[in-house]
Amino acid sequence: MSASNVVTRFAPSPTGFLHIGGARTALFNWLFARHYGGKFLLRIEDTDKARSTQPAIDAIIDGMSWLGLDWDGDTWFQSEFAARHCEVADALLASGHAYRCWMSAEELAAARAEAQAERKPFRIRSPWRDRADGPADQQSVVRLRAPQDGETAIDDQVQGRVTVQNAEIDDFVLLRSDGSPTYMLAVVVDDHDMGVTHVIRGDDHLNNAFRQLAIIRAMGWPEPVYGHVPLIHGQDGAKLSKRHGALGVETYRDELGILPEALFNYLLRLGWGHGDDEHISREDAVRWFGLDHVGRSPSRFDVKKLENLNGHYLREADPARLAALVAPRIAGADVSLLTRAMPVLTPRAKDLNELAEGAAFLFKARPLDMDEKAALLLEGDARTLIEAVRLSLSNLDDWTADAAEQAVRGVAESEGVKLGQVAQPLRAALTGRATSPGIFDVLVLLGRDESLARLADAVTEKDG
RNA sequence: GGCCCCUUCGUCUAGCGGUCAGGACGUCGCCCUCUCACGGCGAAAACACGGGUUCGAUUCCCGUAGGGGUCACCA
Repeated sequence: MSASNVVTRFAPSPTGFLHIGGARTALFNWLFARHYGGKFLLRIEDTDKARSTQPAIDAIIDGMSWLGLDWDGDTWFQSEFAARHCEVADALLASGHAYRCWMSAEELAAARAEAQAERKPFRIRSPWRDRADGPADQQSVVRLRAPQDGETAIDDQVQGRVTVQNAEIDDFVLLRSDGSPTYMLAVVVDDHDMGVTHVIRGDDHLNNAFRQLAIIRAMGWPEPVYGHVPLIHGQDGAKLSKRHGALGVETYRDELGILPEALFNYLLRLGWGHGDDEHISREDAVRWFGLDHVGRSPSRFDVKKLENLNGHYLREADPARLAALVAPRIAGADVSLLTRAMPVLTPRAKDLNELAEGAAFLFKARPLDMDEKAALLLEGDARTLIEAVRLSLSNLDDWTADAAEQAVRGVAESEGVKLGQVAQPLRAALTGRATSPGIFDVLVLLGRDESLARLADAVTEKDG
């Protein structure tokens, strides 16, 4: 294919949020276009006015921006082209590729019921296909006069060659009785008018491709290349539901604390592979992506792997950026202190929430409240050790991790105990918890005054 | 039910006639170690089944089973 004129598009209907499946479809279209140096367009399919909402449109645009999926030109809105869709329907009518049908809903329902009763597949057979003498004054729909003989094959870039008997395709509706265009017509017209060369979408549209192709051929338009990507399923193999991942991408961002590069990488590797590569940068993704390596079977959504990937990117991320993202999740957080703490915080977190949890001790007010395990660590002769450490630390000239380590180790030695026996109570006194970053790092982050004060708190609490 | 598609460790995948079937997540063990992580090392773990084709099938073909998608005046 000639590289420069590739045009792909993402065409979501704004009836819900940008869920994980839609995000991946957008991603694949974006990657394909960028890989070939072509264009990636965004079209909002808002023809169903009753179900389309502005918040949904915002969520889609917001989600794509967050993932870094930039599209070329303005955003297209399908509803703006209804007149154009009708125009094409008229052309089809004029050329004999479409016809008016006066079948009523009741007639259709009866035919359907009959087919059901005979356990035969239902195909619409409109009596008006071969008649032109309908009651012109009554409402009618416009149907495509679809080919009835032979077969149609699509060389799908993902699914391979798929063949369907034309008899399977019935005379579907182009224009409803109120004159509005159906999705089937609108997609074809818009894709053509937008110059879309490659239609990459979920394989739930594979069957539609044959219907759409019938319109395209009737109009004599160039046929796009198709690539139908398998859907994403939940952990149990069933269709993705709210329970396991069919959430809006903003939920991953806001509630689960996922980084965009992590979701990008995860979605990319879901259904696509490049040798043994797991951590793939955006640049490499663009460089390597192609439809030929997209798998043909549905893949299951695995939160664990997403979390693992997120942890990886958390450790790679710029501390200041993370601090800014985490600060709103902690009461009284200080961004500059958070930034300094990041290097020792990120190895212990898989998402922004865990990062916030791990950083919380930095901003707690004295006297610290101890959690259960921390309280346990302060029992016995722990307070004696803490006091020894406090004294030793208070004599320190420079407040560095190395100096602190020397002091603490010195206490452990003179008290004849292992470092752990000192470090654990120290941790409890300093953080109120039984787990935290390395204790010397904690000392440095907290600073001399705060550290000594917290230690003093822990010691005096014994008496009180 | 008709039509279409799919099937490699639990999961995501590599493989494109001859491999000890590779990697990653997860799981388990060990190491590191002041806790928890990170990191390192190692282990268990897969070609759905049955026929062909072939000197040789995970790989090609046909069935079976299982899974998925789709059958609107919704998109």
